[in-house]
Amino acid sequence: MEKNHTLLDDTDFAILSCLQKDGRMSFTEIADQLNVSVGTARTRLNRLLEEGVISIVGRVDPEKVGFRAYAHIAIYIRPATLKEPVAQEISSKPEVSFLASTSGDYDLEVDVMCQSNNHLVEFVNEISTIEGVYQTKTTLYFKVYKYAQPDLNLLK
Amino acid sequence: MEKNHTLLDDTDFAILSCLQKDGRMSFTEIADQLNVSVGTARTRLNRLLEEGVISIVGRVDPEKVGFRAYAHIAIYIRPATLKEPVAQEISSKPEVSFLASTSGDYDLEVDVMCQSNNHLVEFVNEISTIEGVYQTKTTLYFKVYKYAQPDLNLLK
DNA sequence: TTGTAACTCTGCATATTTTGCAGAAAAAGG
DNA sequence: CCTTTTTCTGCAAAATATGCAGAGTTACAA
Repeated sequence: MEKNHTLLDDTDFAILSCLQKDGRMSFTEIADQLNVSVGTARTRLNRLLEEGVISIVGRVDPEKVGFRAYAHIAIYIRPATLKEPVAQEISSKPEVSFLASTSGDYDLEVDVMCQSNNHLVEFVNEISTIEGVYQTKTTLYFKVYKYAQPDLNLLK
Repeated sequence: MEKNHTLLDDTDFAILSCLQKDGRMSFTEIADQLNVSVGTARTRLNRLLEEGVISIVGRVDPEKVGFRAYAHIAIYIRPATLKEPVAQEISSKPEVSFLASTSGDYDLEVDVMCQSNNHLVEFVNEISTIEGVYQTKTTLYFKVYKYAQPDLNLLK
């Protein structure tokens, strides 16, 4: 029998919500807030983690940790058939924090964190040598106003 | 005497690195991996959290949780003096997961998560009515290849 | 060099949390 | 109505976190 892997109930959402606020919140505290037993909180959370609905990660502040060049690179691919291999190649680079294909003018959009402008220039050069990369356009992020989790209340 | 809030040593980096892999790793396990006492691991990590060098958050998978429209909106502001108030206004919206000003053609770049294309259209309309928002350009993220933390080894 | 003040680290006892498990309750399916 | 499966609960044992006091370290000035 197939198990349902997609439907989340109110308890699940409440757990996710707790963890968005504090990823280290204990099972005990989650259980208290939701008025369920510790075992329930644990089972639910472990399932959510296992299914990849949520992942709990330490997110460093790029500035404070020493990344002085946070930038966005838009990439044109020609011929278009090379998109997948190029995406794989770029995905493997440690500087890359985000990579997606879009509906826009460019084929791939990348966010990168580099130590310095020099490092960023080197990285863009590196990208440019990948077969299929036809053109790139780099934009620096000057000031980050918000970096948050989506509000789950929007889904109710 | 001012306290140093910026310099991180190897132990700090090692702790950050552990937490990038698993945000719920216990003090005990971190201490074991670094060959320091539990107290040290705890003191260090608490300081890093307090100073905002790292924050531990549950990151939900937008798809799995019900956000079917993940998009990017580039925004032109006229007159330019309205940039700050517009940024504040946009920042307060729950759909917004990322907001930054850039060196590029547009003044602000926003990432948003919406339940549906309808919801996204409504959101863009909402943004367009803000005073100072002159033009917007929306791009859908089709496929996300990578969503990761920056590799701290780059800083060594 | 020596002394002092400010941190940081360690280890231990206590409090809290997690884990594993077995049985109760609830839901699903004949 | 009775199985079967799943989920929940509570308990005891194991693991972990916390508070604290004392031992090192470091920085700095006399």
